[in-house]
Amino acid sequence: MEGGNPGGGGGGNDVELLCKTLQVEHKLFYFDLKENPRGQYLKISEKTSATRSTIIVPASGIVWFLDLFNYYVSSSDNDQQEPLSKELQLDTKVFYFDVGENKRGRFLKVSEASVSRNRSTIIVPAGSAHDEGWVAFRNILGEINEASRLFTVPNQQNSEPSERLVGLSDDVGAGFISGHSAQAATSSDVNVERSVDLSPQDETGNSGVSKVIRADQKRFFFDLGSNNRGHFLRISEVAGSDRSSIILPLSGLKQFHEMVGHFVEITKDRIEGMTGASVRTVDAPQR
DNA sequence: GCGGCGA
Repeated sequence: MEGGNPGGGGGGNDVELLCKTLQVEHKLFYFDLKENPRGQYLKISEKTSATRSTIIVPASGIVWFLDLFNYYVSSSDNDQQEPLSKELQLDTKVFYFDVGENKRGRFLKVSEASVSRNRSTIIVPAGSAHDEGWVAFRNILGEINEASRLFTVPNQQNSEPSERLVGLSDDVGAGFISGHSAQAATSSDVNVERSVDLSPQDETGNSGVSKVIRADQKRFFFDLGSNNRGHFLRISEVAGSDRSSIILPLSGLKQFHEMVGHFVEITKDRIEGMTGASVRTVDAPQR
């Protein structure tokens, strides 16, 4: 669990992908990016000495939260008109965003209404100057949004294997494990198109061992590396002089393995009898 | 060292 209680196995088998905390005035906000078989979600808790309240944001909504916080930050720069209240519907939940003000200052109230649970609310102080509370909150949402994409298995939609930029469509969330197996992997191509900035320029201590596999016309390199943020496995698809990579923190490697195993399992009728790709060990590539 | 929310 978050908040300095590492020993307690504390409820739920959901995997914690990322935890962050933010202090605004005397409140402490906990951000927990978690995952279970239904997908990723972000748990945001507000804790004061006396109370704690929590909202649960589906992973597909993180980017909308980011947008909304950007809206409230910038809307108070040009204080011509009052910032509007907003609603955000995600799955079966509705989130309400309202700005309020009292003698303590301005605040943003975010409340979650769902059919099953009681309404729960967190209140984010704007902070004293330049809405720095909202800005800090926004920045963390941005980091978590990036991390969430990093942890997301690349979507196996069967569109052109060309330059498909992953934009704001984050519908890869719940249900992709059980649901779409019928149309998944109708091609033996693997599309690797996401390059995540983990600043691999800083990487040190390349293990010196790289592996490469060949599938159809493509080559995929597997390189262990590390930088100031930890160890990772870089998987690169190399074609000509182009290389695109995904950077997989080692914390995600086991899940990655299980996920690949899952897709091997559900496609084994198709891949049975295919000759396996050859695997070689090569020298570590020069960056 | 706070306080908003809603009961």
